[in-house]
Amino acid sequence: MKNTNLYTATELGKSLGISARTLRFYETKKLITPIRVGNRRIYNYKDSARMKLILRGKRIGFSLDEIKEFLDLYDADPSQIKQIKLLHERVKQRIDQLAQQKDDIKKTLNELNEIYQTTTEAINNTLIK
Amino acid sequence: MKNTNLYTATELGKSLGISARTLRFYETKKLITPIRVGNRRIYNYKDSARMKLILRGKRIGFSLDEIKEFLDLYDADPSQIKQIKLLHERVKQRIDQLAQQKDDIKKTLNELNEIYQTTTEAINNTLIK
DNA sequence: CTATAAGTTTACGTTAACGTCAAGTTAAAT
DNA sequence: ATTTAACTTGACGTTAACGTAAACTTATAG
Repeated sequence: MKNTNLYTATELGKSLGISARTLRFYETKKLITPIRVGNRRIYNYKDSARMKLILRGKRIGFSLDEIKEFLDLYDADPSQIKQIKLLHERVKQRIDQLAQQKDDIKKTLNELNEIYQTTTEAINNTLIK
Repeated sequence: MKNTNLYTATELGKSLGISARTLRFYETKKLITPIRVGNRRIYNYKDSARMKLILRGKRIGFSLDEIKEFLDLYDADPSQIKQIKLLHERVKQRIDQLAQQKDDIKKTLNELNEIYQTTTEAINNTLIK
């Protein structure tokens, strides 16, 4: 370990809970661009921070393409105004989506609970007989 | 219209809000087996009822494979005991899954709302300047 | 100095539920 | 008897996010 701030793909992957393959995949998608030493990838602190942002994006349900959009703006626009506005808008959309999903789940749970009760009764009846 | 209880694939599809392709697909998956007149598919009342069951299964989030499992037991077991028990179990699992999902969504919404607020403030600040 | 662990590229595989042609057959309408 | 509308069977295409295997190259430990 020459420098704790530098990681190989496997190392960074481990520290983030993802595979090295995922890191390479994100590279082909141009989400991250680690430097090379020879042909080996070396990730630094910034790469790690960027990956954490990416994973946060995934956690809250954005696709890699959407995440790339945010990052591209972030990279291109130092003032970050455009980036923030896009993020703002997409976050709003996602909130609405999830509210809808939540509602769908609620309805589905009602339907499922009904079925569950029906089957519970049916099973009890066969036991009594 | 010789008989209102008999449908062609397109007709049944329309009445169910799905495509004829979907009906054919379900047939290859052995979920339904309409009779043939010549080589044309003809769906009767029972097929229609079965399709409604299938669509209900989909609505509450079961895969076609799971639905097939239910239907196969239903077809094989006139007493329906096994079928009901399997359904009972799977419905329970699905309920747990959805409860988990609901929780995930709640957490995600919290995170999103935080981001939303941050971006809202950032945008307001740039406007004031 | 060499065995081996680790990293690299390339490319096909996976999963679910259909969509979308293409090419041929048949039924119904004129 | 045609034209045309509907239906049929293949069979490949789609989408997302990687997994996995093969065939090499390079570092590093001993």
